[in-house]
Amino acid sequence: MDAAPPPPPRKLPRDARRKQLIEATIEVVAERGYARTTLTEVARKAGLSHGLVNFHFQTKESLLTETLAYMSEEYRDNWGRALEAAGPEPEEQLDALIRADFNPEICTPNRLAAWCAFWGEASCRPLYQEKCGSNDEAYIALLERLAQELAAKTGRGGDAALMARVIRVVMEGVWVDLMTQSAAYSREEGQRTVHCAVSALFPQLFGPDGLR
Amino acid sequence: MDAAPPPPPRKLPRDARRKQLIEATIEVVAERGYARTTLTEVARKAGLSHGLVNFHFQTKESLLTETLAYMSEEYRDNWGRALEAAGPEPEEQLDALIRADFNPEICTPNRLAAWCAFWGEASCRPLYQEKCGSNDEAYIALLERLAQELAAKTGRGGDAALMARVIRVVMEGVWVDLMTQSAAYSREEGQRTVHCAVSALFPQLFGPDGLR
Amino acid sequence: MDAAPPPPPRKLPRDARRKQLIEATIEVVAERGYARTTLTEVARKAGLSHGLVNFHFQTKESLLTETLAYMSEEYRDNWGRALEAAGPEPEEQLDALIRADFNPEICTPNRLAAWCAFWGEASCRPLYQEKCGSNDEAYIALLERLAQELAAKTGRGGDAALMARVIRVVMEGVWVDLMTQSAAYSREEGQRTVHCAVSALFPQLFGPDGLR
Amino acid sequence: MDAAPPPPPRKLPRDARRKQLIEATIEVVAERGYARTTLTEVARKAGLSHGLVNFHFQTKESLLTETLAYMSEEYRDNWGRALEAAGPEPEEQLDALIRADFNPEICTPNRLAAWCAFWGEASCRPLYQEKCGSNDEAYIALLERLAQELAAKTGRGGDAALMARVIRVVMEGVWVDLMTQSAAYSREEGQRTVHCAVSALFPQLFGPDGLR
DNA sequence: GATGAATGAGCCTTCATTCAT
DNA sequence: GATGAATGAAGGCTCATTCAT
Repeated sequence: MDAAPPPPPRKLPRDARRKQLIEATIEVVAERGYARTTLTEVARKAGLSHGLVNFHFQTKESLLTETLAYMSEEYRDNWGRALEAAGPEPEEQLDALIRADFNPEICTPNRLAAWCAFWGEASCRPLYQEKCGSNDEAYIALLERLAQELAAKTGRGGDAALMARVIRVVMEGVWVDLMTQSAAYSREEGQRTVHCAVSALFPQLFGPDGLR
Repeated sequence: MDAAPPPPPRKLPRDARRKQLIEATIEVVAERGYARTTLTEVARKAGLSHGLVNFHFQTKESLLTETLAYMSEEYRDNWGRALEAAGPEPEEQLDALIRADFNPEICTPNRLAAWCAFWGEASCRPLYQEKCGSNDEAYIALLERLAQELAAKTGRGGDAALMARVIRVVMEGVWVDLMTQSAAYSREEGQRTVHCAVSALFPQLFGPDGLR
Repeated sequence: MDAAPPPPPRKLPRDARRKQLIEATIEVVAERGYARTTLTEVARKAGLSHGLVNFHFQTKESLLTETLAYMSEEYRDNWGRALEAAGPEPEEQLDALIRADFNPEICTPNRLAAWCAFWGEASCRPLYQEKCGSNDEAYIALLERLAQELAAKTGRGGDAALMARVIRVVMEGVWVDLMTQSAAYSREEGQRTVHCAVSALFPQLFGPDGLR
Repeated sequence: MDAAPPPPPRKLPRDARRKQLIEATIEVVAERGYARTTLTEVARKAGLSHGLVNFHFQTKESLLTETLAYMSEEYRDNWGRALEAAGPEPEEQLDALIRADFNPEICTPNRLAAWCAFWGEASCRPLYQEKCGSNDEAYIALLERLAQELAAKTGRGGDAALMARVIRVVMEGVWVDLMTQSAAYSREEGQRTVHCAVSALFPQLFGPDGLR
């Protein structure tokens, strides 16, 4: 018996379709909000048929869950890569994290709006914990380590956990501002705002434009 | 035999019922999220009939709109009163604002969750602007004025608008942390976090426990 | 025991209220159609409170029933009076009926629209029969008698019932045309249309402007 | 054991389902009247689910609109075909129109009742104009042309527009009579009634049984 | 794999009716 | 008599999910 020629790869189109649908979901959630996101609209945005969404993701909840996980991974990959590329000093690493946070590929209006939508929706929170909790914890732990090292290095006292938290919520808050149409300031000014906070905490190492 | 306690009055003046329904709405939005908030649930929470909600608020959207406006007014009144009670110095006023933000009557889990829910829902944002925009602007303008005065007073340079923004987003971010079950830290630690940021910005005037 | 002084008449205000509500009902039905007629709207139109409608008419159906009966009586009274005032000859009586039908007090846009609304609504038809059937039958019988006499008088053959029906449906049809905004012609032209039909049936007695 | 008859196909092409639902709508409107027509009842009558109605027609109003348009087209097609099949003389054409109007397929109790229901409902009138206005105008223009030609041919004076209107309202009025259960006379007698009117207008060309 | 018709649960809204004041 | 708040049933509409083709 002749060996049949290898069938065309099945897994690739499958994953491509899933990614296509997830990207469409991000757009729809960003545009219409969580409450008004429907599978029909997602399918329309992706240019696919309604039934296909349920074929690839069995339920709506599953689609949203996987979208959230996708964004969380993407976010973690982003700061992970930035960290690897950065120098060994804590101030270099913190600077890399901040710049990564404002990476134009991640810090997109749609991405930001989608984050906020998932975040505001109470029913997503347990889900969020499950899917993204570990990523978040890793990020927080990293920030705390860096804050600790920076505090030690600059001889400055204070609670490193609090400082780490200040840095984190400033970054988050600027994100949210950027997403709100009204608070209209640029991504650059957002970054300067984070630098303002960091330079207040570690004035020897950071200035208004970042790493000294 | 004890007489049963008098049942709640069947008829209530218009404003009392409206307030009752708004409070129920805040609870439901906090518990179930925006997307899963239904009029039936609001009515059930208030112990009233479904139809009454539409009698007092003509539509669901109107109910949510008025709930948002109610919370916005409540918030503004809170910091407005705190400001009036504070001393004339800018550091006293900033300190009063921070303490007001953590007022246990306002900084309630339900209130925080409801804020986040309204905030995350894209369709609420134009509404939010309309109802709360001016209150928010007043708050931001106030913070900027205080930052300016504090910077001048401490001889510290830097952009006052950025410092004001840092203070604001730290307060907002801590609020959001407090609402998330996971990030579990206390309101006191939240307040310390804000003090950490403020003392970094104006170390002569603020310490880790607030006003020096 | 002293006889109490006669109480202020109770029945008069009662009937006045009922008439007021019925007139409001006619207006609302005419303006919004049968399907969209609500008690709230009737009350509003009458300038009275919602609850009062149900006080005077126990149910909505009762209000509509009585409105229909009121209009039917009014209509019958109108042609009845016209008939009494007319001369003894059948052509005089038919002429009087036609003119009565276009009496500006009866042939009002609101009245016409309300008639059509009641009429088109299937659920009103049994009711209509019960309340107005006898009035209608009397009218039909009268027209048939007149047609018979006119046919005899002019020596013209033909079925008097058919002729009576032609006259009736022409009057009804013109009414309906007058109510439809589109078919816009004047009440005078409507009357000429009826005269056109009658003069075709009885040319010796009627001309294009009515009785010769 | 006999095989059960094949169940109706679960899936039907779009147009077939739409027509099926429109026919069900006509029946329900005829039976229950406009005000009491519900989508649930329409679905039940068609043997389909409630949601399907909204799938094919987005709103209730759209369903009713399309039903009206369907009936209007059907009516126009009916007299249009009759006219094409008729001879060239105006009396032949008018006779064909009259007979077409009493075509048993069109002059159905359900169809008549549905016409009346749509017609009586004020809110349908703008809709009616939009959907059927041009058909109606074409019909009126045709009747006026025929009346003109017939008047010229018979040397009879008089306003052709009035005569055309008499003919039209007699046909309409007989229709309405036929729909009312009470006025119970047969379709044949209805047709004779129209002939009575036409023969009065044009006695040389029409007799009590139609075209001489 | 892919499509889109079909289903049915659940929600918002309207509104006739009741009833305390 | 009069008012208007309160109730609850019923209808239109949306949408996740299923399924025949």
